[in-house]
Amino acid sequence: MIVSRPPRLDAHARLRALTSDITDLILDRGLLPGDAMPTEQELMAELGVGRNTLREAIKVLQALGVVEIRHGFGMFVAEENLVALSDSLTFRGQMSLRHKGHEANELVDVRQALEAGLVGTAMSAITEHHLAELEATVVDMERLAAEGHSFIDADRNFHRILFEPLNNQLLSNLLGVFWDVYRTIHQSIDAKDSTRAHLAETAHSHRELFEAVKSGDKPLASSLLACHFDGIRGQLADFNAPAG
Amino acid sequence: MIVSRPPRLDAHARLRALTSDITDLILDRGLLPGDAMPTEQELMAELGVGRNTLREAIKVLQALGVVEIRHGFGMFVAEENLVALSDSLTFRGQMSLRHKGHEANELVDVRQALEAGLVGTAMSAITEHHLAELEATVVDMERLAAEGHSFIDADRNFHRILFEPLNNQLLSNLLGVFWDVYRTIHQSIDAKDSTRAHLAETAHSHRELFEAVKSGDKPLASSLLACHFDGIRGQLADFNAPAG
DNA sequence: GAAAGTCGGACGTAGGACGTCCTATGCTGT
DNA sequence: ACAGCATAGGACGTCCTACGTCCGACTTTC
Repeated sequence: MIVSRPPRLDAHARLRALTSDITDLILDRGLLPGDAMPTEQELMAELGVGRNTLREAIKVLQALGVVEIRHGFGMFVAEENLVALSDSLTFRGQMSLRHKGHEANELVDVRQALEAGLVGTAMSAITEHHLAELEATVVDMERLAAEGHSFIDADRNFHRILFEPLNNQLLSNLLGVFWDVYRTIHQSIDAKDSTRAHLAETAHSHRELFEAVKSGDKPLASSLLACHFDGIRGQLADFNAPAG
Repeated sequence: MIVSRPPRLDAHARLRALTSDITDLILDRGLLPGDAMPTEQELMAELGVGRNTLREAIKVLQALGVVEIRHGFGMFVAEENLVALSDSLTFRGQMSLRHKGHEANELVDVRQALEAGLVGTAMSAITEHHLAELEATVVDMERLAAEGHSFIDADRNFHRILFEPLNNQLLSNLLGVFWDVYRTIHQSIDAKDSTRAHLAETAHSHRELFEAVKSGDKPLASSLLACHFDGIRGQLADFNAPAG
């Protein structure tokens, strides 16, 4: 099936049409994540383009998380991921930090809306197993805080486990991306929050939140989460206006 | 500034390092959206890679919405956009529709959490101007519904205007992306909701929501939004199990 | 039968050549 | 002097060839 594209398109539209042809090919053939894709040679013949053009399109799809390339072996349909969003947001966040930094605040606002808005639903579906895992991360935090160590991973795990009961891959991925982007942005400003007092405070706020979740107090959990993010916003404000 | 990369990296990591070098170059030079980037030749020399490799990296950045390429003129830092997320999610959505379609439900869940969770804050910042625009879109819907026409654009505008007062670019972009992806997915299933009765019902629910927003009743607005999305979920369920 | 070596296929990188497109410059005509 | 057009140059777009690198599978060997 040689497709013939009208040559009267600007380059951007042509590349987009090519990537679209490839994704259509995946969909039409019913390929599932993990399945092998045609080789470069086959795609060149089917799509009627040169190797460079084809490779540029494929690299785009790789960046978008659509295909996975294994050097020396072949190309495959990728598992679901939000690599594209993460890379894009990370760049935008870093860029805005060098100028104003309001985009970091936007990120926190969206996280707050998602987490505070969904924690109630998540609590309705939470299991004893999740609660045990949550408490384990809290204990980790408290121990690390007492030793004066930061606990990035434990913090992330806490929020990940909290929303796992919803069984919503998109939401989990989104929150994970936001977390990573926020951490990247945060790391590039300063680690001034690594004081032992601040660590203890953060650990304690997570302990409070855990207790609220355990007791099933949805409004309290939601408001505690909101406070948590208000605190994060405060740190950002300190960075943007350290003199004031 | 010739960077020397250790050759002991797999191809994927190498491409990633290259795109990272380019974004770092943008950040280090303080380039702003709209600013011109170095030419391919200059980047080849600075980064020490061949033209093909460089172009593949740049195409990735173009797909990620980092750079904008103007054929025959040059490359520029792109304005903020979430093209990457939109393309990625659209593909995933289409793919899941051909098999189970649960990802469309996840999309609706996230939209519901964001919109229902943030409508209260948005109402606190809403202005008379926004209210007038909102009512205009509602009137549009009612007119189009009476004529038996669908009103995709009016529907989208309503939700866009509703959250404009928050002045959160990331949120607006996310909601816009979700809307586009949902519309794409929805179009590929059927247009069975274009009956005049269903159109009138949709228009009416937007009218109710508008009245709640106008009167400042935040809990009512939030619950109306939640109901709105429950209805959408119902349509998806009908598609996935039309026999039951 | 298992381990090592070999082979072929597939992706990765480089460079050149030519086409296409856009901008800017300078010319022309009024 | 200004408007419009024609041209030249630069920059990206596409294709081709060649070679490097990596991986899996097959063959050989013990």
